[in-house]
Amino acid sequence: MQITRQADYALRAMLYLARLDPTQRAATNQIAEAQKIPPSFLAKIISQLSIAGLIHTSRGARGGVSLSRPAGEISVLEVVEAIDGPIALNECTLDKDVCVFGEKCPIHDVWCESQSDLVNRLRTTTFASFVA
Amino acid sequence: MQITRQADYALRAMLYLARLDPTQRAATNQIAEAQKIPPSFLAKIISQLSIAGLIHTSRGARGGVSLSRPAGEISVLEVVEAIDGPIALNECTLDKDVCVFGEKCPIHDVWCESQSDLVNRLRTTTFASFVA
DNA sequence: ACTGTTTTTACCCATTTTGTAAAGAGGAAA
DNA sequence: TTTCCTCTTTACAAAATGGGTAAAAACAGT
Repeated sequence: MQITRQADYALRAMLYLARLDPTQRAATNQIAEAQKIPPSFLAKIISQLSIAGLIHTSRGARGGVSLSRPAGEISVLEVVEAIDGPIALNECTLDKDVCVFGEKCPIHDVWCESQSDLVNRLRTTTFASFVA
Repeated sequence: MQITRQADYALRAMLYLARLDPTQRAATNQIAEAQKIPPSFLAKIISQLSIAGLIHTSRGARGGVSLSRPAGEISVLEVVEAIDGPIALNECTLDKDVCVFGEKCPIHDVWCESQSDLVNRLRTTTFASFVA
């Protein structure tokens, strides 16, 4: 029922970057130390965030990582889903066909509505609100 | 990020019982067949629900399982937590001490509020609403 | 006693999660 | 061009979780 540690690490890394001057880059190891994340573990997470298009990376001396968009245009949802995949509170909320009872299941709706609320909140929460 | 299959099975079993005449008992195997749950797996779940005080069980011939309270007094939350333990969207929502940043983490609040909403919804949803 | 039921126990196996370590690839600067 | 410095990729592994099976044991009614 929890997001993974990886997703939490990703959020913390993004938070670190959001608080930086937008023109600045940070090395992965620098983030790892500041946020107490296992460096080698964070490296893989950074890679995923890069693939998802949430950050820009540049290699070599003076290289590093930075947000690919303004903090106000990056939501918590995007980061979590980039790492953990789509948010689902129950199996049936992603794929209705899985449920034996199809449309007739009254419990289904509870999960759908709860999930919808959760997702909406995460989607409307951007990293801009964390900087201030 | 999902409830476990076990919790889902527990909900379906409770739903089955809620739809029964309150004086009636159902055998575990009967529930298992109706709700397409592996019988031996359901047995363990039923046992947990009994320990949690959500159902009454009686052994022996003509024995079976029934709700220990009116359906209107049993919430979805109770059932889920009886099986999966306390609902937590992130590690830090249960135990603040886990977080390296303590109170200063802005992301913490997002999870706490989301979780609070979710828990409230599940707490106020009872099985009575499923019977009708 | 017998039968039907819950209860408990002991496994098993696949997947996911959380990491570690090291080799590789690619820029920047000297 | 050489040498750092950084991300990237790959391989591995230990531990936890999830989902399930099977069978013996305990118990209650007929």
